[in-house]
Amino acid sequence: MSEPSKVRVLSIDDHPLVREGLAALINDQTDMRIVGQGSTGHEAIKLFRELRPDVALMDVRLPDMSGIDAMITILSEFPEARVIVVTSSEGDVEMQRALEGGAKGYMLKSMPPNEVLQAIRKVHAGKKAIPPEIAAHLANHMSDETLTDREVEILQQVAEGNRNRDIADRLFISEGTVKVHIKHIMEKLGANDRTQAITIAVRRGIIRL
Amino acid sequence: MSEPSKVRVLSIDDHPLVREGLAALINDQTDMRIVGQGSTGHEAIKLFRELRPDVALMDVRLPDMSGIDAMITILSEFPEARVIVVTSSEGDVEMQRALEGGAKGYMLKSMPPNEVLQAIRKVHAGKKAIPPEIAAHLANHMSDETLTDREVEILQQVAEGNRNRDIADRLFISEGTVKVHIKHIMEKLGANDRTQAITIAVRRGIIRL
DNA sequence: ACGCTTTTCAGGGATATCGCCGAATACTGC
DNA sequence: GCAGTATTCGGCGATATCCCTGAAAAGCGT
Repeated sequence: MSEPSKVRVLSIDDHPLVREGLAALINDQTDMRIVGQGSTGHEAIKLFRELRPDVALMDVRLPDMSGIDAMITILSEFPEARVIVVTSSEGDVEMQRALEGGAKGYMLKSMPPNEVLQAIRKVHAGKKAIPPEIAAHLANHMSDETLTDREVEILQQVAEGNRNRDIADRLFISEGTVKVHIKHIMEKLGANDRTQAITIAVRRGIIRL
Repeated sequence: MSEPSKVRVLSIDDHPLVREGLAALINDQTDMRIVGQGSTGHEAIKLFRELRPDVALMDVRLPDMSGIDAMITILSEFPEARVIVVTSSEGDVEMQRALEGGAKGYMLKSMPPNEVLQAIRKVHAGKKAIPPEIAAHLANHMSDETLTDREVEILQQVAEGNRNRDIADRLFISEGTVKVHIKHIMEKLGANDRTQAITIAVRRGIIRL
């Protein structure tokens, strides 16, 4: 026990190359090491239970579920878990959900390696690691203009090219109601028409194509 | 010279973690090694001239230009260059452009490491490395339904939420012309309306939001 | 020079969307 | 209970879009 115990890191990402990169980077450090890797949300939960890592790096996009949902599940079981959410460069909504869901850090895959390592060290030390540009983005763009579940549902239908009449039929509501929802959606997003609503929603990460 | 010369690989990707992963993976092999890394298209071209690698791994999304355009520039100077285009999971158009542009291989970041290595070896041996699912996708979905430059331009305007009238003004054409273009676009993409046209175009990688 | 594609333009009818009005039900939080 | 929000519904007028027809100029390859 004379050796200083290293920070035990769990890495979840569906891209093997990213996992390799993270593993190589982290295992090169004297103060941390990778104790487990996975590529799905269910693996993440299973591995967390088994390994109880000090820090978990969680990709947002996983084959079976959102990494954020996996994180929330883990946090409900281990409220002390320190999770850093990793993303390629998605929209604002992901950040908000991640932070509201209890992420201790938010990290971009385009960040230089030393910043990645610093983020891990900060989070392990009990601090939060949010890149300043992300924090600023959140403060500005995100207020209370979040869409309701129903509105997102409608928006998704719109993106699929359905007419209001068709959307009404599919969701078992009247066409008038669909109109009202779309009106609200456009107001909240600041869109001129339904087409721009889709564009803005995709950019913000509200819907995925 | 008794030692077998290793395959010299150049890796271009704007995500340091992916580069790290690739580097770690490749340098672990006995028959290949990383001779250079870069994160932009211009770096790619510069490094290729200097290093003349046996195989170049080129990410499609780079900060300054498309990796495919960087590849085309390189090929115009070194027609024998063997370039493998690497992507996260983009649309069909990227593949088509990559292969038409002279890529010797196409690779997904989600592929397992051994397949990545196999692809590099195949391409170095002068063969092509196209994942079967990609090849199948190309054969089906892609025939001659490519949009013209003008049509893509119009489509981009549509995505921004501009009305036909506004698009006409911006591009200095009549509204009737805009209509015709949009009609053609929807025909080619098989879309019911302009909104779905956006959705399909983004999925296929024709436009980017 | 001929054919093909692209791009340009126009008019009109059917349909869809946008914007605005008002209104009822239901659930959440205080 | 009561305020606030979400969801539901209807109608109507102005405008936009979709779809059709027909046409013509410019560029490209053969």
